[in-house]
Amino acid sequence: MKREIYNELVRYWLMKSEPDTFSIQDLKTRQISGWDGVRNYQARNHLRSMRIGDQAFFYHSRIAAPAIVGLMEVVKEAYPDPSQFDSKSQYFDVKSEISDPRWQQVDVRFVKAYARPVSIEDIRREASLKSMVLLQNSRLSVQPVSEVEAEILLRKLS
DNA sequence: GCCAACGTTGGC
DNA sequence: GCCAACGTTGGC
Repeated sequence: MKREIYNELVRYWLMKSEPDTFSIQDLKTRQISGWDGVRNYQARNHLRSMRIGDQAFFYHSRIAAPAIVGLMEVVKEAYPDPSQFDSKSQYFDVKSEISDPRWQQVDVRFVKAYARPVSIEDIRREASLKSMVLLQNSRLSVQPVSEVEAEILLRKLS
């Protein structure tokens, strides 16, 4: 797949967070936050592909009923994640050089928190969403969502 | 809290 | 460069 074309098409993403660490309510309070701590190359590459204005679903993971709970918007494109250089951070990476940072983050802005989240169980039940990366590659914390999938999700969430 | 699935590391 | 061992993620 050609990267440029792929980037043109992908306007929706899904980003996971454990609510105990960072929740949709935390984002609502802060309004704008860096999405730090991503330490997986595939996820990082997705962060690098994000463009200002892209929309991202906020997903709460590792809870009893994992679900899409909100929507956010990319307001700053990828830049080095400072936590990789912070030896006191849980995200510290001793192998990352300041001159050649390994990990990146984007800034996101709160758009909305949904009164009725769409759970992974809901998604699994929906045949038209069966090819979502969420179901195919459950460990990827930053993932693309197709336009068709996004439209279906947005309809369910409204 | 368990454990399957997956990613990374490092010895050879 | 293979692959066993290990570590992490995340649904259940």
